[in-house]
Amino acid sequence: MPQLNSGGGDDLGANDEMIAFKDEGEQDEKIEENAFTEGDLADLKSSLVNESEISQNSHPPVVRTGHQEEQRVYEEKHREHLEHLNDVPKPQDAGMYKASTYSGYPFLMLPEHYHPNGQVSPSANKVAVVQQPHGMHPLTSLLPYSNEHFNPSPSHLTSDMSQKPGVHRHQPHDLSSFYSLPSGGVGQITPSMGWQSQPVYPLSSCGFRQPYSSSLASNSSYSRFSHSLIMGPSGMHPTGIPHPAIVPSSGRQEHDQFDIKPHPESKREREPKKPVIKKPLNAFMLYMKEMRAKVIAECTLKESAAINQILGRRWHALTREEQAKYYELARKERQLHMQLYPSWSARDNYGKKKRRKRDKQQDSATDPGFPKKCRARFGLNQQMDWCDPCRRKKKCIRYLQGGQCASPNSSDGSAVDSPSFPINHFIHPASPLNCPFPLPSDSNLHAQTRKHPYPQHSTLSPCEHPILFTRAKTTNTIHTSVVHIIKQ
DNA sequence: TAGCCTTTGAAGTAG
DNA sequence: CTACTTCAAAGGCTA
Repeated sequence: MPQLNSGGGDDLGANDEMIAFKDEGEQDEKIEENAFTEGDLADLKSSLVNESEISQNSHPPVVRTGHQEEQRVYEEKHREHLEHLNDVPKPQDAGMYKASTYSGYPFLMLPEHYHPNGQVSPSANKVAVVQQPHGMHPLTSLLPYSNEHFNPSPSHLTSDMSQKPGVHRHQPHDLSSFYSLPSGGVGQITPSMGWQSQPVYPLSSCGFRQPYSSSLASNSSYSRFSHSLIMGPSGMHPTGIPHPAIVPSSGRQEHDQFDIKPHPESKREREPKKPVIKKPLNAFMLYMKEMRAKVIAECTLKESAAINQILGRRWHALTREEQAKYYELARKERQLHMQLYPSWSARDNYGKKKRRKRDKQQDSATDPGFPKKCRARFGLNQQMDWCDPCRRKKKCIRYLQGGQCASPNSSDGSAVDSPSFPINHFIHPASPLNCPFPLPSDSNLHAQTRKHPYPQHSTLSPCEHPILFTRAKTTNTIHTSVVHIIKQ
């Protein structure tokens, strides 16, 4: 959780953080981190790791093929070109912003493993070692879409550039200007969901709050979204590179969306399937994209459910500034997505995923501490109004409880049209973060006092804090996650 | 082989 | 307006 232990470095009131993301019974996030790293991780790994997976840690050296070398040269050419066009800032010192060639992403949507012959390296989009072109933005490891959609061909780069209409709309004339991004801070970072390259992470612990490795800076920088107007049917970029937000109308995705059985080739040709436009990734998804490979490498885990739990804990362990990078990226992603697909709605994808008969809601009803209802009940998703001082969501429970907005821009009252922080990123002057006891899911956010619901803890002071907690259902021994909402 | 698991956040639906 | 659901990624697992 951000600023649980600010160390004085966070002027946003680290110690005043409203939310403490804790495991049950744990009193200190830092302690938890260490404990998790050394203890839980071992358990987790022992329970999940297949010995055969150990080989994953010893990535073979990357050997460039001739095609790869061509690709590298090609990308460098593009990069130089784009830097010239967009006046891309130079790489910064380290961390998230170390890379630079970030703008003009429609042309940067080139797979790291791109083969001029139209094939994609089997290692693409995997955790495998990838020799990264230098100077790339680290967040390109946030690969929202599989490069399996790629079928790039150099010929496409010049042949299809102008003919195909956009998926939805308008056709800008000046791509470079269209993609120019506001300068300064995170804003310099183009939403950079790259493609397949993943950083090579050292095999270490699974502890939290590890500083962004410099290795993160070695990713290529490609965006999820290419320019709207240069998108051809089925999300195909004029360069021949499919738009990352669009799932090609073939394979599993197609069947998921349309629930159809394979058609004869002739019919399929006559009636090309409508491409699926995926939702833009939120901040946490972007974070997962980037950090998944690291967790996998460190923990030798492959099971996404377990990895996501770890990532969720690390996410809460990030500082506000670290999270802000992802929120800003997500915001830009959404903005770009809206520009690319103005008529698209998340509703379009509703019902695409079929669920089993098992009624999850029934499960939640039988589990007093079930998370799902809690998440919604406490209004994490309720964005009804804007916070007066910071122009962020007024519905934020911390705001309602008298907390101070932790927005980086809130101090001067400057308006922010689009919040970089979600509504739950508010702080409170008082931060009793120690209560480890979750209330049942039916606890009322607005309750001023809650008696502790667990008799076995009766010897301890009852928690009087409205609480929001999520509980890991996984059979793996990852701690129950608890988010406290500190009342005023 | 399609869906589950698991996470957070955004956006949708229902009442 | 509130409460809740769905989807986004990922890959092993399971019915």
